[in-house]
Amino acid sequence: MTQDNSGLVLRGFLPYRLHNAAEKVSLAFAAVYKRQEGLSRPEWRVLAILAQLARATATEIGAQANMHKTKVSRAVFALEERRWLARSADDADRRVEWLQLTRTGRSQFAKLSQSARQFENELVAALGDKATRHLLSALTRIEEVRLAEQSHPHSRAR
Amino acid sequence: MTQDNSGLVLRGFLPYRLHNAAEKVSLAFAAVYKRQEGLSRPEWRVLAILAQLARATATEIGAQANMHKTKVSRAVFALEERRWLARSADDADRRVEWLQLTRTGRSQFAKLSQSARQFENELVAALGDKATRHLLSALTRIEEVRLAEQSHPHSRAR
DNA sequence: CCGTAACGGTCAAATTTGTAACTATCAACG
DNA sequence: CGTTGATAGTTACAAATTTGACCGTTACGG
Repeated sequence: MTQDNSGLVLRGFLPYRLHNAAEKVSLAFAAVYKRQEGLSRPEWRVLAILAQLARATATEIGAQANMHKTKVSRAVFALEERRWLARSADDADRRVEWLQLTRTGRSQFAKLSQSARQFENELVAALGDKATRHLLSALTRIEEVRLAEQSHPHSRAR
Repeated sequence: MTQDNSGLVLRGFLPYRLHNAAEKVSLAFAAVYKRQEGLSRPEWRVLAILAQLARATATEIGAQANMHKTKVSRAVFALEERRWLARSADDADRRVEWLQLTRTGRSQFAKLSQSARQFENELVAALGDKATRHLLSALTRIEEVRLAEQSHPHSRAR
């Protein structure tokens, strides 16, 4: 019944280490698109998601990126000002606005994609092929896992 | 010179996937200590770091946790109010304040450690032993890696 | 149809966070 | 010693984020 070893050792705590690693990588990459185009994180996210989907609503983007809807709203506004994306109305449902990248937006994303790939390549090179494969398969597992009591702050819990 | 495949495929982009996975895990775990003790993220971080070190200055904590010094300052204040930590002066240098957990703080951390370990066990169980080992070794690699042009927003760059 | 509930989106207030200035202390050097 | 520059930490103000209410629609059961 000793209490001695009941203190968690943080250095080995998986969520802690995962968080630190992700933050390190995210910050380094954020520096890339910030320096290159002055994009904020939410703006980059919306841009990237929208580039995948070609056409989406703000709600869809929020769901994919796990971003609060007001954050999406603002990022969309910012990208619209740059003329990187445009809105259009839905014929059937007048509540929804379809978003899609403009020609400019697509070409800017393509340009950033170059840097992104370069960044990723450097990372992969540093990790090594084997570690990278293992990491990717572990990430896939995590994506699939159903964690207890998620209680998401961003998206309404249904 | 076709522009077609120059668009990054986000689903396979390592920094993106790493970030998503870490956020998913972090959020789920944050729900645990928030529900159990009403701790905020920075508070949990300071508590956990301090539990590792037994005694530390605010600056040290900030460096370890990669937290801005004002964030640390506030979290320390909050934990002090709970009587989970106490300050004491340094004899030699009167600028520094040593922080350490009180008896209460230690026992609260021990209690939270239980939940933390349980959470981690569930995660590891879901991932499987092999994937977990691989993940840990990949994380070690990332921790060691030197990423180009870090440009940290939190800590002064030396 | 009509009333109620739900949805997409925006806006404003409240909370959280970062920036920069400030206090107090110390260290180095002439 | 006195001046200059650095360090530890807090605080005031500004920027970003979240929360909650809101408007205009649409869906649907009575």
